[in-house]
Amino acid sequence: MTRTTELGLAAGLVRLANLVNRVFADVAREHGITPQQAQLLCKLIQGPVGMAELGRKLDLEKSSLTGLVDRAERRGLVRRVRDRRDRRACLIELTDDGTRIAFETHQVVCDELEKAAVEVPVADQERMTDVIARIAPDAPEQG
Amino acid sequence: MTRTTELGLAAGLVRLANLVNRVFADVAREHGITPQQAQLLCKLIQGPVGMAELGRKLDLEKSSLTGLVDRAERRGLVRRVRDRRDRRACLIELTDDGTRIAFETHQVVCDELEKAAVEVPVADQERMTDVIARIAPDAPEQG
DNA sequence: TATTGTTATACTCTATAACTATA
DNA sequence: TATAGTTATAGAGTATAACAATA
Repeated sequence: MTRTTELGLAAGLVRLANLVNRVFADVAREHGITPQQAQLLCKLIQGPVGMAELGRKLDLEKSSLTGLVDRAERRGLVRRVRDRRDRRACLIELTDDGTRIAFETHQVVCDELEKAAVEVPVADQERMTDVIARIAPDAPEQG
Repeated sequence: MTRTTELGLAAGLVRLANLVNRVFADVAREHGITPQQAQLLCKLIQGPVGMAELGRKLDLEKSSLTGLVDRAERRGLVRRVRDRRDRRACLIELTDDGTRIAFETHQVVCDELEKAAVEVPVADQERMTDVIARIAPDAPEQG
């Protein structure tokens, strides 16, 4: 009996979030970037994204994102390219260096999290994944 | 079929963490404090804690914690008290204001998270909580 | 010597408000 | 008018290194 009944669902979710945050911070640090930069890179893996949509994905004010992208650009992780269909807008895309770090970060984060769950039966893992899909809505993509 | 099979466990955990982070940020903002201050207050609900242990609980360098506590103290949320058994150490404890905000924050965060899971059958919630208890180790208490 | 905590310093992150340019 | 993004500013968060005091 490992007194699991004393942990509520909400408390468990908070604990889980702390674990994920810690893993993200550790992995980012190993790559010499900040957790926020790691989050940014991961959002760009599927292709260039405009500032507005990126702000929604990362839940950041546009000016906060400007700074985050500025610093990431200065480090050679991303670059701004013009959006041909809207001359106000720009698209943020990964550089080669950014792409490499993005994939490695994503991979290691997933590895670490799955390692943490290695003792959980696969059936339970799948059930949990299904439940998560219902609890946590997909990140806002198109606003 | 809501294409749940395309979501891996790790990706789900990250998504879940984002949800929790967002809830924490929203609730903190409603109380006029930062997410980090909210986290700090929640760690003090069970009683005064020394800086070293608090640093382990929050996964922060001691100097970072000094600043966090400084600002929380300036806002009247916590106070430093001397540790009678160790003259190097101090204990951080909640003020009345801090206690009120800590409980409200904790309550609202739990409410919001449980609301997000309201459509999940209770049996699945309990199963998930058990799985979480195995995945996410308890926060380091005694270091 | 090790531990507890602070200070000094340098960045990074974030929001609000005001702004420019384009739609 | 509305939207995309930047700039200016201020405050908060964080780490590293060096330090003081106590164990």
